[in-house]
Amino acid sequence: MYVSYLLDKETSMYPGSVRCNNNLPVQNFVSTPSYSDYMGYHHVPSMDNHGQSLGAWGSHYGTQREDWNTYGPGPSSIVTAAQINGSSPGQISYSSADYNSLHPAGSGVLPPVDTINTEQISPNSQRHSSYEWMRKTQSTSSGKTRTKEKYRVVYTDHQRLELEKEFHCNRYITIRRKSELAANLGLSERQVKIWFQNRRAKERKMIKKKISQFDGSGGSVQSDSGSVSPAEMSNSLFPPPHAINGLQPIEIQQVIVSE
DNA sequence: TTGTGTTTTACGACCTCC
DNA sequence: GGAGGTCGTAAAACACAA
Repeated sequence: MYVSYLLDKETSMYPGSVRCNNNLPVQNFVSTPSYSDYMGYHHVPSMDNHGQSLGAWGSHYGTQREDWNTYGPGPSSIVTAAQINGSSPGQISYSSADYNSLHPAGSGVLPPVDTINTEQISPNSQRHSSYEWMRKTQSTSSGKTRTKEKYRVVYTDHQRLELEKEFHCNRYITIRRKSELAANLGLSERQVKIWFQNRRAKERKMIKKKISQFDGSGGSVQSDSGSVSPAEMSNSLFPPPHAINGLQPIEIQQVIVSE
């Protein structure tokens, strides 16, 4: 698990389902040529904003939230081509433990953004192969989803971090946010959608696991956030989709909070 | 180095809602 | 009918023990 350090401490990091009131700081992320390379995979030309700074990313969600610091360097990081190529010095490798030590829950302590570029938030070796897949996928620009050579791509740490942050805010992404996120991360909207689907599935799986542990042990599963049972956690995290029909995620979260 | 288990992308099938 | 949800699954990418 790579980005899931965000979720390893999930219950403490994600207390309940309180929606962030725009926790997405102004995005100055500048996409790299590498992104456009692998955009050949599922590329949506109209969303190709590479080289552009979408300064108002997420602005419609309101003001920034300070505690984003807890979740990492944030989107203010600018990824340069050199960084993508792994040539920047002083790489910091983030394992779950590393991350936790850097970001004790609630500490709000954040390493200077300058010291951690978005590509560096990454546990080791995968980063190397990330660059490999970026190269490889250059040749698979047919738009086919399952090529013989490359069945799937590996998202960069920055992409995953941003997706995780958004997921933290909303388990369900709005069309608008999906579009923004896709443009900012150099992904297609379909990829963002599927990522969220998979992410929810992952969360359900984790919750199931906790519940089974809960049942098996006969005791309470001590979540990081306290004494919330897995069932409660599950309910709060995943309201039945059709029971909340018509509500945008922000509304869903408000409903949950108000309960 | 290799075998094995886990995680991550991506898809298809099927469902519900508008 | 289209969009987006879950569920199940394939296969690449990865971690790690032997």
